This record gives sequence, structure tokens and C-alpha cells, in this order.
Amino acid sequence: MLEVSDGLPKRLKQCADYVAANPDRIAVSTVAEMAEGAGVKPSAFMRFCQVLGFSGFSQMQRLFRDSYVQNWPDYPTRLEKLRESGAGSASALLAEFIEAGRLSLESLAKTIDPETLDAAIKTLSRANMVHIVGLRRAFSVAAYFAYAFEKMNVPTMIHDHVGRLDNRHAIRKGDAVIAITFAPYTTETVELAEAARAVGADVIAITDAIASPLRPITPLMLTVSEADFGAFRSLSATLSLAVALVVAVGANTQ
Amino acid sequence: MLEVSDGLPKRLKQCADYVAANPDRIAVSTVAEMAEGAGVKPSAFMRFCQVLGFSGFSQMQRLFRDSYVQNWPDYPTRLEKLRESGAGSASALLAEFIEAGRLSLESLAKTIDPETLDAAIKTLSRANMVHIVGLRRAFSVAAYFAYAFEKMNVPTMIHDHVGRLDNRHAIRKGDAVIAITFAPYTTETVELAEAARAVGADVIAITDAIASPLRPITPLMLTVSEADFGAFRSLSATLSLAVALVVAVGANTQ
DNA sequence: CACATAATGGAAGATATGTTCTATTTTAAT
DNA sequence: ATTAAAATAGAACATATCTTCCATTATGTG
Repeated sequence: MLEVSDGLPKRLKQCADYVAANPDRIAVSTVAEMAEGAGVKPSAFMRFCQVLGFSGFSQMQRLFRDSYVQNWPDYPTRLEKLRESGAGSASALLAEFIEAGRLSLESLAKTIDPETLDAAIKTLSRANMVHIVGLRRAFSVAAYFAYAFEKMNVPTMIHDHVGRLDNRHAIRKGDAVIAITFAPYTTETVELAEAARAVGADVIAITDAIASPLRPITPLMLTVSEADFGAFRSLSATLSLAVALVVAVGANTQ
Repeated sequence: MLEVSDGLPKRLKQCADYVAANPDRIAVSTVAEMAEGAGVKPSAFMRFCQVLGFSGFSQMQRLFRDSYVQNWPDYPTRLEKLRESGAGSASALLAEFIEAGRLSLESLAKTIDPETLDAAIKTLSRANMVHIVGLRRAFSVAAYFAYAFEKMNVPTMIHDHVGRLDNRHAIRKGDAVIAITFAPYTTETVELAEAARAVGADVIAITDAIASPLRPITPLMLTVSEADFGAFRSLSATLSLAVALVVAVGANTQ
């Protein structure tokens, strides 16, 4: 970040401080919002942009937006980039993923909505049966749910599509479905959630806020954003959310 | 890859695909930009937003922007708030598990032995085939390995004992087996590891203690101690170890 | 204290962006 | 092949947002 804050007029310094503290906001905010955040008038923020050498807010914002969009390349490319970056020893790699996990947990703590969480737990607690669906990357999570709910004596059924068997008709009114999917989303998971909704079952979505096709299906959305290292993501935060859900439901139903 | 788009008109499907592939662009782009990216006219993208249940692009974008900047209150503050929100409440519970996850990650960073980790990665990298076995609680981890190795084009077979099928004879000399088990240890996992050893395959153990029954079987022991809260454990650290292993092996073999 | 200079806030104007409407094309069904 | 319905593209319209300008207020200096 630019260190020009010294010797700046008061209002401009406020802008500089706010920007330094919330760099990620520039990309998604208007001047008015940024100005309010910094506690100054929009015109002051405007001058700030110009002092920094931009023609205006828009130009500055463009810069931040460009650097923000991350595209997820395919796996060979990800590996290629990782090696180029001189990823070094295995221990260093592990350290990065541990750090990513830590960040994910922090983010989970920050973003989870307690009311939605409570509502999800209530819904699961009064369900006749809990169905779990999560495929591909989300299958680990689904498997954990299935294991843990069973241990808690909560009636549970996992829809794992083994043998391409589709057991969607096992979902009845009065049941609850936990649907887990992350981008790029899995069709089968979304379809099952839709089918569940159609028969009057409740759906709890565990997904990554962004662009989730589960959004139209249910208001009970628990969003988890896993941090990544070199375009690879773990499931640390998601698993923590899962265990919390299971234990809360288990405690309610015993 | 995703097709939420089944049954959508062609242009709208293009929008859906583009959004799924570049979810983070929505927050920082205009309709015109999104439309161009998807290869459609702005008005088509507009209709896409409305089909999704939004009043228009602006409303949809607001959702994405919000979910992106929700990160402001800092982690300790939020965690504290979660805890305060009432002992026994779901949020408080989640806070405890997040904390447990964080502790587990720290512990993993401290206790993992770099040499063993390196050796494990070397072994896996030169294996003809990687077999994964992990049942009950460890099954989530096994499932994650199976998914991630496949993505890395590493030949992988998961021994999930579906239908009580035992495929231990698929394990040959020159293969490597990742055996995952935690107390109380699963007999089948240990047996499979022994059988693998007997035919001359290498075994990598992911387990929770020096006293694990996998110890006599292999020198390649990666021990992870997950912190617990009220006798409930998550798998945050184990999953981070898993992703690190997979990525390291993937980088070695391509 | 008076003056010059710089900084500020508010409002007006310009521009970019979102949204809606309709004629035209495409698709599907009979 | 004909018709009706749906989907699409382009243009017109509405709105949000950025930007500039200028009167007012604050600051520093002789």
C-alpha cells in the first residue's frame, strides 16, 4: 500500500487510513460508501484519489477490481504455478495449508449468521429423518455428517449415488435435507435439493455464498468460504461447521 | 462441471455457465462486462438475473458484494460475540469448535516431522497406484484423498468396503496405501494395512497417537492430534494435512 | 490581527450503468 | 407447412454514480 499518509490534510489522511484498513472494499464500493466509511464527504474522497495520481475514483477502482478477480485454472495449471512459485519443501507447503485453514476458520467465525444457524438446527432437530447429499469434493463432508449423526442416534440417510442409485423418493414431507455443494456446483446435489423442496421437505444448504444455485431453493443457507493456497482448498472450516451442527442437533434430540 | 442450467434457454445457460465459472467477477463487474464474458447481450444477462429471482442485476450484485466484504469485524471480536450470544447456543458451540480447529492446526504445525512427511510424499509419488483406506470417522478423509488424487491424475483406488466387498488383492507390490484411523481404531483398516505390507506395498499411516496399532506396520506415521470440545472432534487439521500431501504428490508426478 | 493560502462541503452537471420495452427471430407443436 | 409461443437483440429510457465547480470555512504567516 502506498505510504503517502504523512503530511496529508486531515480529511485526506482519514481516507488513506480507511483505505489502508479496508483495501478490499474499494473494489466493491461506491465513492459515497467509501467516503462514509472514512467519515468524509464524497468530494473529499474524490480529491484523495486524485492526490494519489488517479484521474478519479473510477480509475483507482478499476485497478483494484482487476487485481481482485481470481480465476481458478485447471489442476495441471495450478500445479504448474505452484512449482514456479518455488513452493519449496513439503513442510513449507503444509505450513501454507495450515495457514489457509486458520484463515478459513477465522472467516467462518466472522461470517456465519447466528440466526440462520439456529434456524437450521431447529429444523434438523424436529425432522423425522435427516438426508445428506454432497458429491465430489463435498462428499467428505457428507460422509462426516452421516457418520456423526448416526453416532448421535439421529435418523440419517446419505445419498451417495453409489451404483448411480437415486433414492430421492426416500425424502418425505417432515424430513430435512442437508445439501452441500461448492463451485463448480454439482447438478445431482442441486436436483436432489429441488426434489426435496418439491415434496415439502426442509433444505439446509452448505455452500460458498457466491453464485450458489441452492440459494433459490432454501432460505437456510450456511455459507463457508475456504481460503486457498495456490488455488488449492481444504475443508477445514466446513468440517468445523459440520461438527458444530451435529453436536447441537444431537444435544437437542436426546 | 456444473449444469444448473438444465432446461434453461441457450443464452441463459451461457450466463449460468459463465457465472459458475467466474463467480467472483459478479461483485466487480457491470452487466455489460458480464454479458460480454458470457457471450450474450446485456439484456439477456438481465433476464438471467430475473430468472434467478432477483429484481435485476443490481440486487444480485449487492448480494455478492455483501458476501465479499462481510469480513470486517475482526476474528477475536466475532468469536467473542459468538461465545457471548448465550452459553449452550449454537453460535457459542460453533465458536468452540472453530477454536478447537485452530488449536489442532497449530498443533499440527508444531508436531509434524518434516522428514517423515518428505518420505511419505516420495513414497506416494513413485507408487504405481495409491490405495486409500479409512472407515467410520476417517472415511471423510479417505473420501477427500480419493477425490483430490483423482483430480491430480494420480492413479487412486479407495477401499470403502461398500457392499462389504474387500478388494485387498488389488494391492500389489510397488503400490502405496494410505491408511487412516483414529481411536477407537477400526479393525478392517488395520487389517488392510497389514495385508498391504505383506505383499510388499508401502504403507503411510495417518493416525492420532504414537500408540496407534498402525505403528508396528509402517515407519511412515503422520500423527495428527485433533483438539476436542466436549469429547467431540472435528477433522480440520487432518484435512489440511491431506490437501498438503495431495498437492505435493501431484506436483511431483506431473 | 489581517491577509493569503489551503482545505472543505454542498450542489449542479456529466457520464456511465442498469432497466424496460418492442420488433424480430427462433423454436416447438400440430 | 402453419401457427402460436418463447426467446432474443437492439434501442430508448431511467437511475445511480462519478466528477467538477465554487462559496465557505479553516489554517498558517507576517
